[in-house]
Amino acid sequence: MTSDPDIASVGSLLGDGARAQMLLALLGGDALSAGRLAEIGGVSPSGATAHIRRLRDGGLVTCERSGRRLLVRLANDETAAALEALARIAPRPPVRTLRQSAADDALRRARTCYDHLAGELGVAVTDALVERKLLRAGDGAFDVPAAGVSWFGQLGVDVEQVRERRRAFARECVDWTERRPHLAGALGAGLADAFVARRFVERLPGGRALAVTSAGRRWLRRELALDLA
Amino acid sequence: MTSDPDIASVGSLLGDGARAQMLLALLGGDALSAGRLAEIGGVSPSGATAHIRRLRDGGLVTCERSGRRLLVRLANDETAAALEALARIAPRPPVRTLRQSAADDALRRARTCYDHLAGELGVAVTDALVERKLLRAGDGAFDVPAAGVSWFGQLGVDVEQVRERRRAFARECVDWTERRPHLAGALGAGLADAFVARRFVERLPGGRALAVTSAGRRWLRRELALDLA
DNA sequence: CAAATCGTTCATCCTCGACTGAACTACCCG
DNA sequence: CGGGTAGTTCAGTCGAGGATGAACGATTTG
Repeated sequence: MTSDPDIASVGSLLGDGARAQMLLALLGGDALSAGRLAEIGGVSPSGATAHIRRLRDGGLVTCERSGRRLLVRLANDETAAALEALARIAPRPPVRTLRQSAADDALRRARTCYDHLAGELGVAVTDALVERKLLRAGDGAFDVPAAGVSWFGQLGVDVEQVRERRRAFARECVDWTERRPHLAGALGAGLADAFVARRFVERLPGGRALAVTSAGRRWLRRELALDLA
Repeated sequence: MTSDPDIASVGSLLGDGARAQMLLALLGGDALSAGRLAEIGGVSPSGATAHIRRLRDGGLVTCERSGRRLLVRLANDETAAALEALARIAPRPPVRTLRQSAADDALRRARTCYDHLAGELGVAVTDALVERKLLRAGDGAFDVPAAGVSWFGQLGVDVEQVRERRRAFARECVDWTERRPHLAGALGAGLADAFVARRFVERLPGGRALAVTSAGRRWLRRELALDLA
């Protein structure tokens, strides 16, 4: 009757366990090699090739050659948003081990989502920025008032320059664990980069979880009056 | 390593063409019978039974018996949001016929999304309400100031009563065609109901597309200064 | 009660796609 | 230039799950 979007084709891409794990890993934000994705998905190199090609053809990831390596990354933040939306309604497998639940905690507290901050940290920072009127919320996107421009600038993020980029400037992304929006888009990516560059956060081994450093903790308290548990 | 949500199981549910069509139809908001879903999915009654059971087990739909009929509806608006998020990144099949493109136009202009208004109409109404400070945006949810409470009341929507309900009061839902947020949640459902009750919109045959009646057009212009194309 | 409608169960068939290993190509490095 | 690594192609196997019709159960209607 009507020409509906072809949800089934995307769904079948996500419906395979290996591909789903690959995509969740790519939600971490950085590009992963084909071999690494093979490990993550638990498949042979040849299998990984096939999966990556299907993901690429489906427009979920983009590939880039670096010498003999194939670097794969998530296509865009709409894809990331769709993954998070799906994660929100997906069944949560029971937590088994202590180590697992610790890893879960870390993930819930702070992580990267594609290329910006998410988890409690991402939501808290966004909320604080809005509260202090350094960011104006509304309409699924954010705007940056003058005070915000200088605040971001002080952190090393040139708002005007970020605004020039072709991708969405400052969109909302609804958090998978918190179910509340946080800053995404080019500005969210810039903020996350700055946090990493200044060593306010560092990546925990083996995933997209982040740890807030003590320097980060101090800075957040001083700058945004955020007291992280 | 970490206990990630089981995206693959949801994905495989959406990965089947018949189920995907059923779900898109259910995005219209009202409950559909098993037989109707069989038609929509293009499968035999027995096939529909199997599909519906899988969707129910996966938590995407809820079922309700009405005599010898089985009424199926979308489980909740998070599921609707996930479907829309997926639709946003899904490939759009090429429009073939004139009739199809007309149907597409109608869908883009105004439709129901689960149980609230979406499309240009949904976004425009939401924007107008925010602009007139009858609704306050921010943080993935909306709030209703005093002026809004009386405005909604005049329309026949009792905000305080709606607020009592267990489901989310007034969340944002990002539109699939417009890519902008519109009013969803219990309040969005109430608004849509009022629009239907007052015959401002009526459902077009065979889908979730809506037509704005001339009465609706007049009212929207008078009340919100909205001039629909 | 009989007939018709709506859905479910079951047994069976069959297709699609995921997986692998082996052979092959491309690239980096000593 | 050769050895090692990263990725790709291909052929062949295999299993999950989707499709179907026939028989049955439940419920409304005449």
